[in-house]
Amino acid sequence: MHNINYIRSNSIEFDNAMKLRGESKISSKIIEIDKEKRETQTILQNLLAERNKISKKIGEIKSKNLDASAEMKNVDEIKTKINTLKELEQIKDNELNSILLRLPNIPHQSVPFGKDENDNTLYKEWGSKPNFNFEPKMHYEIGENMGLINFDLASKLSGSRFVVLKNQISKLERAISNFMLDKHTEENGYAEYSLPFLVKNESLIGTGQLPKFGEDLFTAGDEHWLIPTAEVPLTNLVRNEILNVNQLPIRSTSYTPCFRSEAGAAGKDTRGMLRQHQFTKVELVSIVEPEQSDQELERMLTCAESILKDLNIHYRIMTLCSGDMGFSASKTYDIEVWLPGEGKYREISSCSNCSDFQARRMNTRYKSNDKNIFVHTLNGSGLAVGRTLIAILENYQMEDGNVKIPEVLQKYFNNKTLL
RNA sequence: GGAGAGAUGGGUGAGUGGCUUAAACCACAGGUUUGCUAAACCUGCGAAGGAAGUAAUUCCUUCCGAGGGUUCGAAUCCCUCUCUCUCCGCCA
Repeated sequence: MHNINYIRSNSIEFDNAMKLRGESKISSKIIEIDKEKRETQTILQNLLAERNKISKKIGEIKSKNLDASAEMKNVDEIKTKINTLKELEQIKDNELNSILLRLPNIPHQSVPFGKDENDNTLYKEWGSKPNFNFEPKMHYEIGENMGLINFDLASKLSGSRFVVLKNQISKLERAISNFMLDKHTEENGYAEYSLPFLVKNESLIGTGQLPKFGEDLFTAGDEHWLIPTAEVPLTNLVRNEILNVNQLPIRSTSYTPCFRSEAGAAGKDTRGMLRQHQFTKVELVSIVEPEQSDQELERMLTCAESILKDLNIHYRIMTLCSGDMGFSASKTYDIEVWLPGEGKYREISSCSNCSDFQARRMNTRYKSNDKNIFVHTLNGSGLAVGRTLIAILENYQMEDGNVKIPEVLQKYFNNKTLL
């Protein structure tokens, strides 16, 4: 959500920022509606003040047992006007909100301009592509050959874009999530949460999925949605709060399933478990003071990276261009992991600084020197567990079809070294 | 799922139609006093928005869980909903 005062006094900059994100010029319309709303408000408030005065007078007259019928008639006329103006104000307010709630965040000045993923720029790289003295397989070939990844069974249960994991690979998923949570809670300073996987509208409006992107989500009944990421419940923990400055920064993490209908992605990555309706993820969320959010994004990125470093898997980090960023983000880094079987880099984490965009939607502020200031929110995957599993299978595969267990995960397997 | 009781500022909590401009206490901030700490005393202290002004500031409106309604006037009365607590039932 955008600051209407900012739009009012920086309309050109605002239009330029929206243009970077593929939106059309809209500030003049916003300003016009806002002006009409405020004019309505002023008249309305004057009438309310008048009504209050007369009502008070009526009280005084009546307490003396005198006749107040003239005043009552007067107030009756004012009331009619008040009702009309109230409706008008409501209409203008709704109009304004429905526009503002659908406009994406303003890109950070360091974000490269671009249209789509081809314009993302390389930020940094770690490690190097591993060499195989055989033809490395895709993750699903490895898993299916072992009899531990099964898409047919999943489709019997639930249709396409689901997977059934078994025995050692199922256990690998569990080990990965434990490893990530242990790392983030014990070394990276995040507090662990277990959270609801069903949330209501307000939460999704808070983080920006609604009202615009409902078709990417699954619903559960009339009042709940399945979370597309733990970002939603983790960030909304502070919805409608005025925090104390000494509570900040808040760093929290949670391991949850994520549900995405991915309506727009039909036909993309249909093979394997790369793009599923349901997957698990360890999410990182930070709530910080505005001045801290730039450096907090770097910190968060480092925390996400630390997982891949410990797993010793090659990756690169891309700075997303203005046209490829998510709705709520002002700046996003994608960590892309190297998948030898596929021969491609694939997104395994996305770390975003949402500046005060979500905070305005959620109404989350902190008190500093007696002023209430909107916090900045950040979120990042730390990491997507399913895709980490894919990366391990493909990077740790052996010629005989088995897979080595990364050293840091061996303790979750009674120190075994092979799956 | 059934029956009952609740929801008031950062916290506790008073307020059952106009005397509330939401009391009081606690917490918090500033000050006074005392040799320091502590204590005592004084002062200040919710949020959102609008109007005027260069500004400090002043005036006004709204908000007592949410949304409707009654009334000249609602924290207070009525309706709907949400949540919390207690008891019962069911259940992992």
